[in-house]
Amino acid sequence: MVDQRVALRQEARRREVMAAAVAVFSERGYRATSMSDIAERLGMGKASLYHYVTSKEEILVDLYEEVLRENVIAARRIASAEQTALDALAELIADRVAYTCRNRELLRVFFEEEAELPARQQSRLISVRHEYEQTLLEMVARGEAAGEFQLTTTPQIFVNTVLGAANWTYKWFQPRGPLSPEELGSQMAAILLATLRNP
Amino acid sequence: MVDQRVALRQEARRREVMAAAVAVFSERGYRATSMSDIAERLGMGKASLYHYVTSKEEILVDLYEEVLRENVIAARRIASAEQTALDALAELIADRVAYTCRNRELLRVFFEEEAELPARQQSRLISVRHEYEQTLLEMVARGEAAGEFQLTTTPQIFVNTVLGAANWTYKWFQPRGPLSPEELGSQMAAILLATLRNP
DNA sequence: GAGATTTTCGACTGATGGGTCTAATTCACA
DNA sequence: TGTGAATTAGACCCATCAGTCGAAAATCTC
Repeated sequence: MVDQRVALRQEARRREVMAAAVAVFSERGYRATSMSDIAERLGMGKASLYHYVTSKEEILVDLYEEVLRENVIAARRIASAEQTALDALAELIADRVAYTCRNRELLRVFFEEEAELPARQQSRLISVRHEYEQTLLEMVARGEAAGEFQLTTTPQIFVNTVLGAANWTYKWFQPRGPLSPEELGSQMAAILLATLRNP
Repeated sequence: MVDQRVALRQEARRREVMAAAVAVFSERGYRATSMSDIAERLGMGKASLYHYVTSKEEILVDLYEEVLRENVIAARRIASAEQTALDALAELIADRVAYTCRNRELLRVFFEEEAELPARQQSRLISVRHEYEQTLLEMVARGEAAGEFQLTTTPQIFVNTVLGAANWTYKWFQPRGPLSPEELGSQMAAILLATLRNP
C-alpha cells in the first residue's frame, strides 16, 4: 500500500528527470550536457538526481527504448492494417510525421546521438529500424504487385526518400505555426505519394 | 620561394588534419572526439596537431565554413539558371543529393553539430541557410506564377519536404551500392517533383 | 510527536581532455 | 657538412565532469 504510493511518486519524478534530460540533450547534445545541467533545470542538486537514475548512460538508453517501443508498435499497426497499400502508406506517412512533430526534442536526440549508445542498444536500434523498414518495403511491394501503382525507382530508394522527408520534420516543424502535426502529416503524404499516382 | 614551398606543404598537411577530423567527428561526434583521437589517426602526437590548427573549435568552424561556401555557390548557380522552374528544381535536387552523398561524413558533422558552433558562426549558418531556402522558394513561386505547375501545399512545406529527403541521404547512401550519387539524385528528383506534374 | 523512511545535497574522487611549454629531431639548402 | 627553420612530442597544467559518500532535512506512519 505505502510502497505503492512511494513507487508511484518516484516514478513520476523519474519522468520529470527524463523530460528535463530530453530538453537539455536536445539543446546542447548528450555529451555536452552535464548531470548538473539536468539537475539545475529541475532546481535540484546533481547528487539528488541519482536517486531516480543510476547513470547518465541509462537515461539515454531509456530514451531510445521509448522511441524504439513506439516504432515496434507502429510497425505492427502497419502490418495488420486492412486497406489498400496506397491508403496504408498515406496513413503511415501522416502518422510518422505527426509523431515526429509532436516529439521533436526526443527525436533530435534519437537521430543524432546514436553513436553514444552502448553496443547492445545499438544493435537493437538497428534491428528495430530494419524491421520497420521491412514492413514498409513489403507494403510497397504489395501495392506494386496488386497493380495499384508503379515505382520509377527501387522500393528501397522510395522508402528512404519518404522516411527522410518525414524524419527531417524534427528540424523545422513549428508547433506555433498554423498547421497541426496531423495536418502537416497528411499534406506531406500527398506530396510524397504523388509519384505513385501517375507514371 | 622557400616560404612558398613550406606554406604549400603546411597547407596540404592541414588538409590531412581536417580530413582526419571529419572522419572521427563523423564517427564518434565532435564532443566525444579528443584531439588525441585525431592525432592518433594521423600517427602523430596530440601536441604536433597544434602546428597546423589553433584549436579544436577552429577545426569545426572551418568545416562549417567549407560547407557554407558550397551552399552560397549553389544558391548563386540556382538563381542565375536560365531554364524552366521545373527543370531548375530537378537539377537542384539532383545536385544537392549528389553533393550530400559524396560528402556523407562532412554533412553528418554539418547537420548534427550545430549546437557546438560559437554564436558568431551559428548566425552565419542560419543566414546562409535562409538565403538558400529563399532562392528555392522563389524558384517555386516563379514556376507557380508561370503556370508551370500547382502546389497542393505552401511553398515552404514543399521546400522543406524536398530538402529533408535530399539531406537525409547522408544517413543511408551506400557508396559501394549500384547507384552513383548522380543517378540517385535524378531518381529522387523525379519522385519529389511528381506532385508538381499532376494536380 | 517519536522513529523510520525518503529525499536532498555539499564535499570529494578519479579520470579525461584541451591546450601549453620546452626541448629534441628532422629537413632544406648552401 | 653546418645552420637555421620546420616539425615533432613528452610532460605538464588546469578545468570539467560522472559518480560516490555521509549526513542533514523533509516527509510519512502510527
